[in-house]
Amino acid sequence: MGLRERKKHQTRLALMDGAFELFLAQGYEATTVDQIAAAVDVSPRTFFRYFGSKEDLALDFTVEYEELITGALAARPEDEPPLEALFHAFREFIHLMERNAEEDTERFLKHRQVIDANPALLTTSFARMAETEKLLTVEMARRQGTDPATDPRPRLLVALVTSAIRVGFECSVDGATHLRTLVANVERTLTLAEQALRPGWDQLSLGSSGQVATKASSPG
Amino acid sequence: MGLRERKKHQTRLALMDGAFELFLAQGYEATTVDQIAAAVDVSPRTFFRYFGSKEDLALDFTVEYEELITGALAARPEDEPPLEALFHAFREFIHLMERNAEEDTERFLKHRQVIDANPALLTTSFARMAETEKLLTVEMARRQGTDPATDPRPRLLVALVTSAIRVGFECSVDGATHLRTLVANVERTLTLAEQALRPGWDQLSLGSSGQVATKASSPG
DNA sequence: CAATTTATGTCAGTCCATGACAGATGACAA
DNA sequence: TTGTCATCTGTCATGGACTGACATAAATTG
Repeated sequence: MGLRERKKHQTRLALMDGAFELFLAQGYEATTVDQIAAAVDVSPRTFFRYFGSKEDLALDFTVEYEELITGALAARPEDEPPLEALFHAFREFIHLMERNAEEDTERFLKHRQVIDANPALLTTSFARMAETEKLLTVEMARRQGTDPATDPRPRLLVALVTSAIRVGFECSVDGATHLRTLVANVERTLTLAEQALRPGWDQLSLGSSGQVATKASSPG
Repeated sequence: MGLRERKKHQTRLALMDGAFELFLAQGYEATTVDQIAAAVDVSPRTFFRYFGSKEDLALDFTVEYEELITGALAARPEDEPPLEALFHAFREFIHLMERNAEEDTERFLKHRQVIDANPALLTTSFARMAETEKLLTVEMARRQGTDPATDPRPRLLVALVTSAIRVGFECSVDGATHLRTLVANVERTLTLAEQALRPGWDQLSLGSSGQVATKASSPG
């Protein structure tokens, strides 16, 4: 890796660290991009060359998460029942996240504190999950042997399990700043969701097809 | 109702109509607040006295939806099983929405077209649903006789059903601009979710309590 | 009509974000 | 080492979303 790339990487990290330092001290909203740039001795314009927006910086970790979760699902054995594969994948994701966080506890804690102080960020991060859910839906549809464009069931399955994760994270705001608590809460809601779902529903053995009306198929 | 209030109401409607007209013609992003204000012959400053933001205007209907859905749940009979009440409430909500839309088809269609052209708005509207979900959770917890602060099950139940609705709406973007199709799609996913959930899970008869670790209860 | 309340317009200013251009700096070959 | 090239960076200018402060105009009330 050349000097240039090293410097870039360095600047990127400095921006994140500087930003979270300020977020922590004065809050997310109250911190301006100019302040962050100044703290790292970089022009405000450069900030936007590294991050598309202030929010992008704050939620940077989500793109890493997307890779972790889609990768985890893709790695599940082919012969595993789809729903089981999905739950396993999410569990593995949590533990991958846990290991990452342990390697870098300091950043993890700062991150959590900022989100704790501004839960809207968490909400937004899950809204951004939409893209990830699409990827997961495609893979689930493949495993279920159905077409995600006309059959909403894989999409629904992904949405149901994802919302369980979401609840787990939300439960961990306001007080539960610690990694273990977070992981425990997410695992908890995941298990509850597993119990709440009817086993074998992912097998698509139900009589009715999942066809959904669209403009093309039902102009009514 | 005095003249003053009538004028205010009138201005509000004019702003919405003017805005959606422009959104439809040039897109949501491409339309500036100044343009909207100019179209209604009002100062841009006044726009922000009626709507907190451009997004607030575009998603104004969501607050009405919140009232519809929470009201529908509150109106369900006390002796109905909680989960059943929740599903019924959502079905009623859909049909209330349907009736409202039929009364004012023109606005409804414009609205749909704008959201169709800008799915980010739809995503945001669901992100805003978070507040509604909280209200629903409180009511569900009451019906289940449990404490929403420590027991994640009511929260999870609400999240699961809500995500089914979300999928229904999402299926209706890109093509399904018609009211009937939308309603049919949402009903469809709602029914699928009903089938996917294990009956009686809402009765809380499971052995394990739903206790979630918090900083207080598990300083881990 | 007079006094009070409230909505609106104007103005100035902050913040987020982006395009254009020029200068600095690392990469790389001769 | 040196010169070329690609790329990163700072500076400047701009636009759009939003807000606070203050004056004005309009409606309400008596």
